[in-house]
Amino acid sequence: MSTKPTIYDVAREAGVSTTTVSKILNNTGRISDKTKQKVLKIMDELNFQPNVLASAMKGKSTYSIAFLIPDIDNPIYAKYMKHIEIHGQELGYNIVMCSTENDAAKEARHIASMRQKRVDGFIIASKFSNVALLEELIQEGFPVSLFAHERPEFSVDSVSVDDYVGGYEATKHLLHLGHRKIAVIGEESYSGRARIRGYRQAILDEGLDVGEELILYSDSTIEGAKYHVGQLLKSKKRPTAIFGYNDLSAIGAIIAAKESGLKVPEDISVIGFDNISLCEIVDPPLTTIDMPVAELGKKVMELLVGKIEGTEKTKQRISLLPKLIVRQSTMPPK
Amino acid sequence: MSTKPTIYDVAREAGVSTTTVSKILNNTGRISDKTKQKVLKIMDELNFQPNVLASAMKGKSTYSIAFLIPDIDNPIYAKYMKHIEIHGQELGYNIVMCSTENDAAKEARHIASMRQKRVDGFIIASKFSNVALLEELIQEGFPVSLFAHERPEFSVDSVSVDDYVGGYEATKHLLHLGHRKIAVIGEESYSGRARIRGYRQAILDEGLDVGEELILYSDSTIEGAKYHVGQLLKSKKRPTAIFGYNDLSAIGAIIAAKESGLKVPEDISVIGFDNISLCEIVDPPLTTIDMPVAELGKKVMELLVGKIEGTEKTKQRISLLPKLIVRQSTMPPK
DNA sequence: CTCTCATTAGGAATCTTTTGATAGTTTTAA
DNA sequence: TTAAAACTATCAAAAGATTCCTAATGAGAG
Repeated sequence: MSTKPTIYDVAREAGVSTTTVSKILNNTGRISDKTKQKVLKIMDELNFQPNVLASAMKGKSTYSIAFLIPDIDNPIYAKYMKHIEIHGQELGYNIVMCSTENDAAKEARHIASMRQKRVDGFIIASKFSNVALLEELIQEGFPVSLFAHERPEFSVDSVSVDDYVGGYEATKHLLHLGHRKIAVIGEESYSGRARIRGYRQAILDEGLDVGEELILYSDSTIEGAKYHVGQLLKSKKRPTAIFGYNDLSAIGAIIAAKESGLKVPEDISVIGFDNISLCEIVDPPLTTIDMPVAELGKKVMELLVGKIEGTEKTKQRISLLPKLIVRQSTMPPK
Repeated sequence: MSTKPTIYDVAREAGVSTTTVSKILNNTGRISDKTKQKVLKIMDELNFQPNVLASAMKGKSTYSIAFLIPDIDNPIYAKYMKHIEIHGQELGYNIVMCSTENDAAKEARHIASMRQKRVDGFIIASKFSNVALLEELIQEGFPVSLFAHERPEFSVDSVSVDDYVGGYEATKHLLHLGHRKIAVIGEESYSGRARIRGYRQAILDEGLDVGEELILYSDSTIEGAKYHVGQLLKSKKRPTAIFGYNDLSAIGAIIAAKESGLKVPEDISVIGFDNISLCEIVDPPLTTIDMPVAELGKKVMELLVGKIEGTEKTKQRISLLPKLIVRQSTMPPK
């Protein structure tokens, strides 16, 4: 027969009831070893696969998790996606990709449609504008975990890199090389602000003053950074080093420097954040702060699946420490 | 009440049967306008959302499509993903990401698990090693479309760029600049071979001979191309131009050339294929063949959804023509 | 030899929606 | 005025699993 076998077929072939088959499937109740082996054998013979839809309707898992991401075009988001998917797979969960394009309406549509499809939980990467929606989700006890950002004002799980420490380490690296005028490109987001706080603190800890005019705000694109750094380099207050709050902005800074006739790192040092694979390709290879995406992905899946399966009860804010990767875009100032 | 309202709640509130509500939901059967308005109003009041699982159990759509992709780390695959997702969203379908890592066992696991979850169809990008599985899927009438590759031996939908023409155009560009010794880096895959066929034909059409020693095979990575091109450049038969079958291998070629002390494009021209965003960032910016990913994504979703919804009956092989994008990595030979 | 208790298996309801068959009502035609 | 046709709306079964509750079986106790 061409149609998929059901629990009924298994029951009939094995000469037992569907109840028994179901119990064996779920490892619940008391079933004698003899019956169990018999049924298991039939299942194998028929190549029986339980219908996830039917079992989900009775309140069981769909083994699907929604992953909301602002824009997969940014290589760091693709990297998130990759590791989330790999670890989801390991734990038996599929990942439904939801690209929000930084659009609150799309966020809402995705959340609604994913709830309709009864996903088991949500992972929300990097940003989320629709706070009320997030609150509602948490309120209703939905398994949710933020990824690569935090919301200190909510009691919500999150897994991210310690952005403050990352910003601190990046700046310290430049300071230790001897730089004194260090510009930073930041973004108006939780992690952007945290990285800048780290930057400030590193400078203060060195007994220096923070030059507010050296703090630039941009979006997370190469173009944005290129523009803002280009403007800065035209002015008198030229820094000897630039800290891009992500690799893309650091690369934008390199391009802007080159266009201004400056050599990197001889005339100006540049450091990034994320450690995307691009870092090794650009000229010069970019010194950066490594975001341990594989570990973050593992942690977030473990945490969320723990919540889904009920083995993990307490809310957690997990923060992994980033690591400095020195390449050739930084050197002592001349 | 905290639980989601069901069709029963709507029926009770509206004083009709669930059958009526269902028919209104699906726009089937004959329902008087009065009842319809009344029920619609109640649905709105209760904020009723039908349970997709239950409706899927009765044989309706799950509005989910599985997208199988070898490795999202390659920027071109992330780009595929992005556009597939966007167009899926427009048509009301969610995309489940399945990363196969070029592993036949993972392919099989994904297919099995996605079938269990009753996805409406499959989009398989770039490669698929498990031919028997693909055949089975097609055999059973499952909506399947290949993306960015073809399987001429099967009757299966596919949407891809015309790789042959792309290879031809890339090579023609180099020939018209005056290059006579053009190396190519290919891959053992349908599109890899097609691009090389285009390369051969362009050379033959120019009345020249193809130098078999200039045809290199590599995987689709920067490192692979770097290694093979490095070897080639050490030998006597140094080409004046290289055609990388994708941008990553072209970039590998640029790196290898630089390491061999050659300047790009002065000493050696390089052209790629795909037009990933990296092309604008590398030094020099890479001349390449643009793969119209947005259009491809649109086409494949339209085609597959047509199959799912039954409005599209005939199998199709859609091929879009690629376009040459000239940047600074190519120039006439010295 | 009978009663109780543990153990194993099954009956039937349930989850939410869809659908083929059917009943009741109204309209049209004769 | 009545039979046939056309609408509307409902009943009940079905999709494939899960689960509460009950029944049957056998072992051990008195």
